[in-house]
Amino acid sequence: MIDREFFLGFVKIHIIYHASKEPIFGVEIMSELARHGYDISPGTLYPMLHRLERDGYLFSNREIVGGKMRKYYRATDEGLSMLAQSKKQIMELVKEVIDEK
Amino acid sequence: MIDREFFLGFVKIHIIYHASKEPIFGVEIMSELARHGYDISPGTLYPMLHRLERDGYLFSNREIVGGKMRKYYRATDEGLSMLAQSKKQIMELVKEVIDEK
DNA sequence: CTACCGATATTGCTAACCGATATAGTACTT
DNA sequence: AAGTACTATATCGGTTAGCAATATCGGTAG
Repeated sequence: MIDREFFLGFVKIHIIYHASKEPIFGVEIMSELARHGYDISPGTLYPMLHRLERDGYLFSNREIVGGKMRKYYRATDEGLSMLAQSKKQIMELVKEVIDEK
Repeated sequence: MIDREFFLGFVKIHIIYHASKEPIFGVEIMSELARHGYDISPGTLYPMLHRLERDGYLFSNREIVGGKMRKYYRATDEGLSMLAQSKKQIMELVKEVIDEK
């Protein structure tokens, strides 16, 4: 349906954005992404979260909620500056592709 | 400088957009992309163009210009509908990440 | 103590990425 | 007509990402 190779970058930006607003965890972000039309499988999402953490954009802590373990992720400073740069690039894309000067 | 894994999708959208406006060729699109802050090497760009053609988003023809061979790419109908979908997804991203409701 | 459930993690294969390097095609020079 | 220069495209090869399917974990309730 949606060709993922175009949009996986969007997904990463969504993730960091949400993680900048509040702690997020895997299953939650999967359904959040689904609301935006992105069907991401666990085999894609979890390794992606691990990489984003490994590369310094996110950090995590484990918590027990309703008797179930969750791994909450939040954006680091590097994640926030990544997000700021993303906004610039998105606006570039909008100016070019959508505004139709 | 720019973390490519976030932006390679943007690059592909730029490419299809330009190829929908006029015929484009590799070296030209490389400098166009550089103007948007994307430094893409030939080893990334050419295989990418080949895939976009293989997958039906672009088609090409060879021409001799100023004594040099160029391979001009243009967007197919499928490329155009990809572009339309990209615009929707971009606007989603803008609403979410930038508009700060 | 075990069955269950929400949630995260891993496996194994395929495909993409990308710097470096090679190749192709034309024109100009001599 | 062979050599050189220039522009442009193409490939190589090692590394990493993507992904569906499967496995595992941690806690609670019965």
